[in-house]
Amino acid sequence: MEVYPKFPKETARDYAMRVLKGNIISLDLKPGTSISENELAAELGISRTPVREAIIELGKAYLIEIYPQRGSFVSLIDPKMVEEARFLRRVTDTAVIEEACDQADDEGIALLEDNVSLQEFYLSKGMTEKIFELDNQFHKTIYQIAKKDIIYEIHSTLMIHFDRVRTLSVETVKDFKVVGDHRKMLEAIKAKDKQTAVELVNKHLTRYKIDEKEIRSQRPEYFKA
Amino acid sequence: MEVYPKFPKETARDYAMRVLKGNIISLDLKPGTSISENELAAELGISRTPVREAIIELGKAYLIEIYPQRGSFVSLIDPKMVEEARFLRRVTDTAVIEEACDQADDEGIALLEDNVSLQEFYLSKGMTEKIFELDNQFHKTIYQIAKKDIIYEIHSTLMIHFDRVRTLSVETVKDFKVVGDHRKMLEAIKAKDKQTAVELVNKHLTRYKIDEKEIRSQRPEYFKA
DNA sequence: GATGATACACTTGTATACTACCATTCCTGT
DNA sequence: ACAGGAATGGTAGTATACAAGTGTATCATC
Repeated sequence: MEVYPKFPKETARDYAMRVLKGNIISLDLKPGTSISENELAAELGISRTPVREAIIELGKAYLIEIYPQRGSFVSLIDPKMVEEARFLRRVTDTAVIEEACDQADDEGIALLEDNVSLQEFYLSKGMTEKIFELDNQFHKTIYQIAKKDIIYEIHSTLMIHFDRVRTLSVETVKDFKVVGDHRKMLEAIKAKDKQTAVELVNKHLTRYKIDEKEIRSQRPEYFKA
Repeated sequence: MEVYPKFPKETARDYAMRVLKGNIISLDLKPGTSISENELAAELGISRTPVREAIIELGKAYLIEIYPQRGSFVSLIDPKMVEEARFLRRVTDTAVIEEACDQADDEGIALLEDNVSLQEFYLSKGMTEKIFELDNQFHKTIYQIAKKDIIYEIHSTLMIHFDRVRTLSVETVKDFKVVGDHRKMLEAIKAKDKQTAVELVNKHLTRYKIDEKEIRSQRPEYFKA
């Protein structure tokens, strides 16, 4: 597991949360790995209490399975969880992008424009590892434009189920398509073209479904059933 | 605040969570009330740790506002939160009921049938206070039929923002309409009539919007802005 | 050797002690 | 009378200690 440095004024709980989330998404903490509260506390140089609070929160999102008096484990990739996350994301993303078409102002569009331009830049330079974070930020900005930022936040932890599958998908070809999708979405929002925007979101999210089967055959030990 | 008895094998954390949620929904804990970790721990006969864990979880859902080193308070009813909750519920409920139309089997329909029959019974007897819980159970069952029970669970805490407004709405006339809506939804699911089902969900949820203005004028001290 | 009991090391759940910080109050000096 | 500051009480954040339970490994017994 990779231990990031702790920010000065960051609470120990937020710190533990940040490290755990990051390592679960990056798969440095592989599905099935055991997580010891004591051990993690020692590694991070904090006490059990904040570590425990972080683990509980991730347990609520089914990212860590907590068995009392036995141990806690990074959850295996559960197709049902991935499917629910994908379903939820498709449903809310489409509804939110419609709202964004109505409510987008110059400031919001400028934020999206900057983001997509950066994605295109990194893509042209072959620095595809930078795109993951920009991808998330792009969608977050759309939620903010639609004044639905709480919903984004509530869903973000659940979407880690989805993000793990994304991390495993190594096809760089896809980055090209993803960035292209984002550009088209931005243009649809500019034009307030709801119908096109919704179609783009749906197409965008189906890209990942195909990969899942490939990944599953390559890494069956990461999957639940 | 009303202190329920603790179940035998229930963990202290789950117990604290149950009591807090219940009292926030019922408004026995009024918006703006201060919550002391020490005081609550003493009232429930448990220690600060599990109480604290429950408060943190409700803080994540913006139902309790935590100001470090100052205190924690039951959040005021925030129209933005209520709106986001309503939006999320409308969007997911419509998508889920479509799935339910596809996937409903005899067993699921029987569960819904029993539930609605009970609602109609309590309504005819004027026992409208029983309908609140059945209402929630009805929608939960639809999510289960659509195999989206995790989504229901993830959203349930956020929906308390919505539930508080429901608790304040005293118009019993509405119960009549709500139960009627449920009956019609059930029939639509039986007939696999997605379009009608979606229309019903949308109409169903707009009922609450009207009340909010009335309640706000009657209880301005409960509202945020 | 196979089997069962028991001690042990480990886990999470809970309780308690301590720390840093904030807001108020009340006392002191001007 | 008023302003400033120290003392005080209370809060959430963190650390540590203890309790209750689980799985394993060891050892005695058959």
